[in-house]
Amino acid sequence: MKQLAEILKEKGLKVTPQRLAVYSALINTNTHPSAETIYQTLLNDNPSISLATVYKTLDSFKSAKLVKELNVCSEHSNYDADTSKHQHIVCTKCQRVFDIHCDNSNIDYNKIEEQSGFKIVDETITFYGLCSNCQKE
Amino acid sequence: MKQLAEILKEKGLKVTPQRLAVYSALINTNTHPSAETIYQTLLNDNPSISLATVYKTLDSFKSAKLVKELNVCSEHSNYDADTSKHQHIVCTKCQRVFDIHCDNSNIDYNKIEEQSGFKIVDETITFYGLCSNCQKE
DNA sequence: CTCCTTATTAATAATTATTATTAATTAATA
DNA sequence: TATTAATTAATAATAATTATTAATAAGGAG
Repeated sequence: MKQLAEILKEKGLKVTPQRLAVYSALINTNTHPSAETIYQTLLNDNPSISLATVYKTLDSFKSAKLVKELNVCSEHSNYDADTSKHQHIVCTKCQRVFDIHCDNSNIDYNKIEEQSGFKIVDETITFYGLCSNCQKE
Repeated sequence: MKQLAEILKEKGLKVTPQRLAVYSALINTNTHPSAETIYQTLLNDNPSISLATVYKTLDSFKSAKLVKELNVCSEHSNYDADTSKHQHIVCTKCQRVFDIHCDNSNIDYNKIEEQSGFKIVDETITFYGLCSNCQKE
């Protein structure tokens, strides 16, 4: 748990029990939960935490580039504590979001920038389908 | 306008002025508007249309595979009347969404399915950046 | 072409996700 | 340890979307 506090400090964030709880909840799952899901998870050990605090904390983390907000479904945002470049796969039934790594080395950013006139700063690749659990039904 | 009615019929949708209006609004723009934006656009010619009707109509179109719902930002959904395979680029400032075509032929779906256990049914690739207009500021 | 059945619409209320407000509390530094 | 400023919990407020319902209109049967 010591390391987490260090990471927050390095990013200039004040260390609080709530922030440590949110960050460790994000780190200890591979399904990139929503704010509500994080909140429900934390309620066990931290019954006085507020949902608004979870949102505010996630927003702080986002500003500090400590987490990324994922727009993989229309109902809510999901959050990912792994900010390195990777992709996601989403189950259209249970809504869970998993990491994958796929080769996208042939994307020609210069060409896209030329054609669109944009200056590209980010990219997401997301696959949708049925997870192995949900296929069994 | 004749063709639009035909398209709706083919998809088993009852043809109404509201549906024709929503569909043609979607076809006559390349920025993949939100429900609210479509609603505002339609208000000119169709001052009695309801926002809830726009949502319901978009949902019918989605079920009929006539439009795709895009999850490119957390604030709202965007809608695309082009259901063929292509990609999008989103301006992080003005929030507009444009089409692009990028080569993603080296994505190995079988490999991703093997590694994840998923059965893939869809895929989105989205780039984020500043559009040429918004760069001038 | 008109009637009938049923789906669609407009108006509105309700819901869900998220953000703002504020007073009380807590973390970091002196 | 006291001070100060940021954070928190509680709650209200907002924005996007969905549900409800009574009125209306589309499309087929006669």
